[in-house]
Amino acid sequence: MKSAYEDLLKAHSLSLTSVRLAVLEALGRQPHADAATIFESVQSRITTASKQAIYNNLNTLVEHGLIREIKPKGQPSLYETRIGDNHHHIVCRSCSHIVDANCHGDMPCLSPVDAHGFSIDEAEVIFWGLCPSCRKNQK
Amino acid sequence: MKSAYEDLLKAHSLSLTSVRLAVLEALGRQPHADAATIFESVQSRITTASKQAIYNNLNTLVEHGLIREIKPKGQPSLYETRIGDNHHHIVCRSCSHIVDANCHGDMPCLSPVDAHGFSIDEAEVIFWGLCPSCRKNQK
DNA sequence: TCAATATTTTTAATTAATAAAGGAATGAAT
DNA sequence: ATTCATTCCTTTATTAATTAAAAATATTGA
Repeated sequence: MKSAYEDLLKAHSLSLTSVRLAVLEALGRQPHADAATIFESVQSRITTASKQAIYNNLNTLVEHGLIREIKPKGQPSLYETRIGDNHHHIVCRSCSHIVDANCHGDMPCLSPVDAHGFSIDEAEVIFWGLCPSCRKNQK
Repeated sequence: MKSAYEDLLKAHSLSLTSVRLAVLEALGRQPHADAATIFESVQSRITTASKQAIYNNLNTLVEHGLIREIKPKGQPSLYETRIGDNHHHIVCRSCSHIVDANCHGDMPCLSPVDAHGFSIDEAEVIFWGLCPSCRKNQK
């Protein structure tokens, strides 16, 4: 049983280590996980794994474009393997639960009215609101 | 000389303290400032002011909707007095310089394709790119 | 002015993330 | 398969941003 992530790493010329693979697999199972959560997941399989290795790998994977980092206010950085499709996020103000949100087909968000001379390469959108269960609890 | 911020605070039933006023004034002069910068500004006028009071006030003002907090990846929280107009931000990947960006008139960003049952009240957009001067230096 | 409440200062603690150094694993070339 | 250079991992230490707690002070409304 050979992980598809092995090929992904090779395709990006990244060396193949057990911790790195485990990070990718953990993220695949748990989208929008933070470093601490990934650390637990990885550690349950590789008991000697260190938190520093998790941070190192997350940063490396972000730099090489294999994963994406999002950082909503009030939360540590979260990571996901789903990338390159201009999808966005909806975050619950109450419980911090996150779901993916597809943007409108023509990607209107990708251009501001005036770019002020910046060359823009990404538009990051976070929708803030209340998730279904927190809406119920509020009433 | 009576500050317009005094009326603003009263209008929100917030008590009027010298530090709180100084925080608002500092933010008015320096949009997109972080807590440390605001602390310096305030301290230059009120030498006894503490950093904790800055944090307390920033949080209070955010909670009451007098100021807005933004938190781009890799930077501490930034604050601004310009609120309620659905404006967004352009952040330079290289030097972290920030400018305001108006969204398109019809606010297309305010609704995702599928809200997943969330009640959404805000769409926060950050455009990432390179500012004019960092573009020059790169060539 | 007085009491109740909210704020400020001070000190301490927490959380997230990074840094540095030596040992270990990986990958390329023999 | 062996070696070498490089990269990675573990460990330990450190930084930065923010929050917490408690006593002292200031503000507000009566």
